[in-house]
Amino acid sequence: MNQLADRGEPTKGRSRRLGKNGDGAERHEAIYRSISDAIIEHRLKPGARLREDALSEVFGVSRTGIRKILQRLALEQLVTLTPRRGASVTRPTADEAREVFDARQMIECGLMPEVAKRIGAADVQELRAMASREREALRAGEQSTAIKLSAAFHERLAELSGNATLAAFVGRLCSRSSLILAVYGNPGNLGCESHDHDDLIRYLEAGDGEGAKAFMSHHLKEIEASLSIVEEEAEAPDLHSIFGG
Amino acid sequence: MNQLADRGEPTKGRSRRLGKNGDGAERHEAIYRSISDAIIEHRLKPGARLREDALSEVFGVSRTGIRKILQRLALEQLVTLTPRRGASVTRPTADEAREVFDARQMIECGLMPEVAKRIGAADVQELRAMASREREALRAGEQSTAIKLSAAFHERLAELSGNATLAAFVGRLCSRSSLILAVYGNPGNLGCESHDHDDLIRYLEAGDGEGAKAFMSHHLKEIEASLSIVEEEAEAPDLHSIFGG
DNA sequence: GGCGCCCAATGCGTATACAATAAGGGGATC
DNA sequence: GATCCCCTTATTGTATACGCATTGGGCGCC
Repeated sequence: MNQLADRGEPTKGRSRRLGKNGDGAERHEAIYRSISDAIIEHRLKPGARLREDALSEVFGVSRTGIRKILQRLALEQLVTLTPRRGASVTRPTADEAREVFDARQMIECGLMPEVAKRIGAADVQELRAMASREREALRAGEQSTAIKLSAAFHERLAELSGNATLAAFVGRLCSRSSLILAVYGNPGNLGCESHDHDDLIRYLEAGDGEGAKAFMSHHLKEIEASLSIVEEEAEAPDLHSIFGG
Repeated sequence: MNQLADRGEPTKGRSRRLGKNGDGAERHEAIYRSISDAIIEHRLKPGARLREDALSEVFGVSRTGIRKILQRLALEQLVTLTPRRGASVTRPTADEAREVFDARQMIECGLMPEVAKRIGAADVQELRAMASREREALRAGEQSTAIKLSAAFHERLAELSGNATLAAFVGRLCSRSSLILAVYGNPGNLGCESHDHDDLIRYLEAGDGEGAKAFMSHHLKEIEASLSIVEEEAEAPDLHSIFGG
């Protein structure tokens, strides 16, 4: 039946010739990144609903593929999947925010000595370039880009430790941090000061693992301190706790 | 269609007549646990293939649901999804094994001081019970059960820190550790000595966070030392590296 | 006039059908 | 007799169709 539709008209004018398996995986990966980036860059704000139909139409794949991607995002806690209500961008709670920063404190700081040991000249160059691009984005007022670059910087740093497992954890924590910034951040204050990352690189370049560790700890504490982490309780006022029900 | 198969065999209570959405989620969760447990208990060994058809028949749900579960397991790195070859139980590499233990070293040890601070009498009781069951299983020669209980102990311990995010990480690391034991473990040596966990509980009960941390570090090092972490290279002899091609 | 119930529509959950690919076996040829 | 190629088969990837729950609005009743 759809052999007919196959040649003439993709019906929805949706892209072309999909159904091809070969590039299906890449396509899905690209879609995943699109959505993930949009969330991290705050172009999709916490609470935003992500309807499967709409996404499938936008990206030109069927709901099946979208669902797969949405599930992956849900497992990374970037989107929340409520049983019959569909997907929406996760709105982190205050508790989660604290947990994420405690976790970053432990893992990222713990990784610094190893990074300081392993870092090479090429790595230093790369990190400097990333920090530079980040500073540029900040100066240009492109908050979205700056946020993404900052997360990428922290993630790349973790990768330099040589432990891919922990680096993956850090990556997830950074993504979630971006979400947390969107909810609890104050406008104009991005968390990561632009010079901080450069200072950090200097410690690492000098092989000063303990210095880098201490600096990272301070850096993360500053980011966390710049937030206003208070429960907003906008949509689900807990009547039980209010009236002692 | 599948009503036919319906009468024959309740198998696990009521299997079919799904399509009911309400309990679908629970059912999927149960299936997920079944497979996950089977892997952790080494009833499914690394490298074992997990065909979608077979699983869908066994559990009485369609391939759609199985795929979802398989993807979740893949994201947790318990199964490996190769593009056109389907799913199989992950066979961790030696590098991954080292990474996992390094990660556990960092996170689990780092959590001990907080756990020692927060632990209560009821928690101590619960942990002792778990350790006791574990010892029993070991004595009865039920390796599968002992492995699962040991992982559960470490995971519960992490939960007591109050940081659910890090606890989830630890849970994933423990699951992967179980896989690592299956590949690199020596028979008869289970890794976790039976008395170790009891000793650890004593440190925590006494509020000695640093002591618990040091003990945990030693404990993990012993487990890692009991393994024979060498690449096996069974199925893909790298001819290039052998012949210098 | 307000409150509660019912109906319709939207959108997710599941199953099934179809297409494509990779692997393995058999046959033919050199 | 061995090797290479093609064909068959088994298994995944994707799309679509159908069913059900939930939600929002309209209507009737109190």
